[in-house]
Amino acid sequence: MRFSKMFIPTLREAPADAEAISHILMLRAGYVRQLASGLYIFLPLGWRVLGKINAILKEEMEAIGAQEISMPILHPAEIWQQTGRWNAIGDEMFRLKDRTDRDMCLGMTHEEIMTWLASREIRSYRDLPQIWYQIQTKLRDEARPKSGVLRTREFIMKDSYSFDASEESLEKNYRLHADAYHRIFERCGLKFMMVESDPGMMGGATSHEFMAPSPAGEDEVATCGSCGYSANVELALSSPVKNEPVDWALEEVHTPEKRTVQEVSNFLKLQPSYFIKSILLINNKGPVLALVRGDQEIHEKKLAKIIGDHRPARKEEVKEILGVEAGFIGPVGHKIRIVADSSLKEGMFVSGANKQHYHMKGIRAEREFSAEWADIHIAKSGDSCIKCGNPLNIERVIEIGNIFKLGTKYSSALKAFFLDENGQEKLIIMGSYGIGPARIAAAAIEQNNDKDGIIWPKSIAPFDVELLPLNMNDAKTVEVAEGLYKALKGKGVEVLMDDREERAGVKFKDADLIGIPTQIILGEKNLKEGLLEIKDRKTKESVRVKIEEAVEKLTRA
RNA sequence: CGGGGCGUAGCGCAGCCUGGUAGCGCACACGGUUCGGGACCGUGGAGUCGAAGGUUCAAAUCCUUUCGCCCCGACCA
Repeated sequence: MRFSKMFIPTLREAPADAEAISHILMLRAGYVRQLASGLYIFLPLGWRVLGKINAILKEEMEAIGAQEISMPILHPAEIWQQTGRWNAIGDEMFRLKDRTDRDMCLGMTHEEIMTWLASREIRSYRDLPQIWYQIQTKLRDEARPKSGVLRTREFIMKDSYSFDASEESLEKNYRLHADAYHRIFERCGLKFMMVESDPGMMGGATSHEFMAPSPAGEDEVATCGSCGYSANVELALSSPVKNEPVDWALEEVHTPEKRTVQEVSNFLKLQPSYFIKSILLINNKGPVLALVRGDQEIHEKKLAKIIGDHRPARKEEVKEILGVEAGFIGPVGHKIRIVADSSLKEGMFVSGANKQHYHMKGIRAEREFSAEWADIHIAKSGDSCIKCGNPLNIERVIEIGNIFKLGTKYSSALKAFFLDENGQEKLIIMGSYGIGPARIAAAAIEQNNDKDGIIWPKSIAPFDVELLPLNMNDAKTVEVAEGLYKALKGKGVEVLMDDREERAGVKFKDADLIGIPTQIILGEKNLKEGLLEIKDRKTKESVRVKIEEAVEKLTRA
């Protein structure tokens, strides 16, 4: 491709509303443009990158026997009503009516439609297993689109769905996908990890996410360097570092106007980890007192699994229910339901005395109070791994893929049955598996860039090499450039030739910005000696080679 | 949805507080010089100052409403 013929609108300055590195670089290097919040146009270079990624996705999906199909993105409401998600999902679903006033929606995912197809077409165990996949647009009215193409309202997703006759068979498809995903992300040149995740609204029991470490990510994962435990912080378990044992007599201590853990901790000169943080919550059955250690935060999702939907109690409610203002509440002497973090089981603690301006010191679990025990705190860096005890590390990550065992949630709702060997009607067992190509691209940039621009992994770069004839007014330069361009293309190398009448500096700057992994630099002086330069975008190292040897050298690597 | 910020030329910004002819840099067009890391000189084109309403002799500037975009949080198949 000739640079002069390709639309590559590079920017010297970044638009002010871009913050994430990948966003800034995609805009500056002319890969994307924003249409509106969460809506992006992929320009020629950007679209080529997505094409590269999609080609890898297709190869690896076909390799595990998945078959590509294409589903509509406009869906009738009925099917979503049958699975209950029409109501379960709120504003995130784009809804509309057709001209006959029929409710419709834009597909945010395709479990419903895939299952609908399976329910009509799959009759026998002989038809199973199946894996169907597509690379298709999804629409979600995101509450907050952000970070360029990392979180958008319209995006392309590779989504596949497995249909099996048994749990064992599902397990096999799940493994096949996990393995394929590993190969895909490896081929795309990403640093990534597979972690346990919360299936959430998807239903089903098991799910994993594929995460690319990057400060631009929205999720956090806890990983253990020694045993390999890794999980999304949404469900990661951990045990905090234990306190030095103490032996206090049970006593009330005067703590005037000291309400927060930090205030009391400073006042009594005791680490926050010696405190019990008590928070009064209200669920549909009434008040619940939740307890975590003073240095921990309550994990709302973990807690919700135990006590259901809840909200914090209002100030008046705290007084009414516990008889004391919020700063001095503690677990001792109440009859209400108490859920406590397991880390409070051992040791002695300080907590509110349920008496204005007093705290109680020397509290021991199952002596001064009893509770339902569970892990309800947010895992943090330095906590101990629950499997091996070594310290956990918490990292920010970009979610680039996920895999779910769905079970029969969708097949039962949509009556997707098959007849087994014994003529028995059974529900199809399903799995669903997603990958976001644009997120792969953004994660690749987040993980591979320098002050000059993008450094693409070879596998997903828009071109293999960029040819830089520095002076287009020099006959020799043009002749060699054209020759190389043809020769390389003839060998199947994808080459972008910067044939613009631009100064050398501009070409260098744009080449670095765009980030094609290899640059071939044609300068007059070198050409006179029969040489050219091959330069590596990542290392900035260049070697001078004979013109005749260039093609061979480039195609060998 | 809650909190914060910003809308002035394609991009980055100044001007707004204290109302009085809309500016700078880059980009763009033309001419000339230059030509291996975003050149220089000269000339030129380009703006409903996000929108609507109000105050005023006069509004980019003050007031009200509204729309859009970004960031933090909530939410997130």
